[in-house]
Amino acid sequence: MTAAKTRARSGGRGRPSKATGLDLKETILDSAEGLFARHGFHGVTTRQVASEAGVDTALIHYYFGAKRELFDAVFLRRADILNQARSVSMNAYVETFGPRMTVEGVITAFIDPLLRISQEGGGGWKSYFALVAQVNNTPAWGGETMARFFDPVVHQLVDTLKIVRPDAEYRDLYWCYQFLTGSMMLALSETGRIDSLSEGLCHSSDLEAVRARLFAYCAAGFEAVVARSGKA
Amino acid sequence: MTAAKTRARSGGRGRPSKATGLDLKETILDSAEGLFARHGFHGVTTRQVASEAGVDTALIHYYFGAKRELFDAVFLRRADILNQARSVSMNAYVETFGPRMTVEGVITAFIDPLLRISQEGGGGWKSYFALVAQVNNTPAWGGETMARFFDPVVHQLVDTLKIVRPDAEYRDLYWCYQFLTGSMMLALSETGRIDSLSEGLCHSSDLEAVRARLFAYCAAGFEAVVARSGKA
DNA sequence: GCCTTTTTTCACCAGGTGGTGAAAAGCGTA
DNA sequence: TACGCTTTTCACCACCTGGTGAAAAAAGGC
Repeated sequence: MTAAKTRARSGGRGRPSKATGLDLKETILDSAEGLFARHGFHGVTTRQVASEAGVDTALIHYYFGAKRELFDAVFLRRADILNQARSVSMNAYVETFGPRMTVEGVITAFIDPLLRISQEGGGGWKSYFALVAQVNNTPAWGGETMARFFDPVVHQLVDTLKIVRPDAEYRDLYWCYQFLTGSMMLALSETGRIDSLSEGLCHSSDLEAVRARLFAYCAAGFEAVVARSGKA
Repeated sequence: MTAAKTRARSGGRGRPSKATGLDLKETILDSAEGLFARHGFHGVTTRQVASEAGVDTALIHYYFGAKRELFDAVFLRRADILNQARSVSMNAYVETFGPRMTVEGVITAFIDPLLRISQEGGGGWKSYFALVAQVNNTPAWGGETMARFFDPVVHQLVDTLKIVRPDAEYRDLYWCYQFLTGSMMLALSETGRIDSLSEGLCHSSDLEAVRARLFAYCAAGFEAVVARSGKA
């Protein structure tokens, strides 16, 4: 705990490039990220993380404290980048299209940053998305964790959708988001199930195929729910 | 807790009718199911299962062997019932409506049995669905497990949809199923996230609200994907 | 009653768990 | 060089893990 507090050390100095200090911290986070994504929080031991990072077990506690704090550090590292990318994307869409916004446009602005990052951001991001998908489906502490990190940008999505369809009820918007996030996270986590299910016809790593379908799918579903609610 | 209470009732001081043999086996499965659903495979110890079932640890190994075999037994117990219910539902729909089938009708026949079972089938089913949702999002061995237990009925869905929309490409059908199952499992697992996200406006336990929206949502999404593919 | 089989308990193991404290190794600065 | 600070290693702990073998208790057939 005292060790964890020292993480806010003077970080401005220019250092020679050796695998030490902050570099090692990132290495630990990378290993933890991959392992947590594959096996879940309880399926990974600090010793496994240390071993894969090429580091002593005690060093993990020195940098991060308890195991759960390490997990949170993994989760937090990319959450900010993610939230900012989505927020920027949605704001840009709103400013560019103004009154000509569409439901599919808003949803695209919300989802596409994640697809782009997963495709271009390096291998760590794929692990990260698999991790988030798992947390998203964990009843015990998943909901709370997701809320803590991702609620604001979701509210931004819902509010923007409300602008596009002012007659839509918030209840419907929230349920549609629930459906959307289930599809989106499963697609991003690339579990490989669609590969065997489709007998090689589809590949879960083919995010271009996801892009070509998911936006239209969610948008049409959203419109249908709103229309049905307005009619009933 | 519940299990221990039941056992105390049937095994009271003077009563010869005690929960034994197969009853006890079911009790263990119930406890394991709830715990696995909440904390995942690695988040549960055999001792926790034994404790909640009011049973000695060794008895679990006596009945089920290794921990993983216990998990598979939990998974298998309800899978058959589930698959049969869905298969019957879809066959009935096909026979009743014949050429007048709709996409929304097929999807309803596929999903609604799960909603009904979750609503009417007792508390164990909710745990079970949470468990399946978690496995569905587990990269390491989730895809394989899901395929082993649930692939046939999914192929039945896809084939039936192909009858309704003969021009649809299988690629699209499989991707739409992927989206559908992500939404469906998240809704069925009742993580409670929508409750806090919507600030009390929605409740994840409100499966009637899911029923009123999910079928239309998925059907419209499906139609949009098929239409777009046919146009391009 | 007795004897056999199944079910349940108990004691226990070998190895692994998260975590700690102190010593050691770097390393910039004087 | 020596000093002070951070980073890394090492030995270690108390407890828990999945799992086992044998004894004890029921259950059942005769």
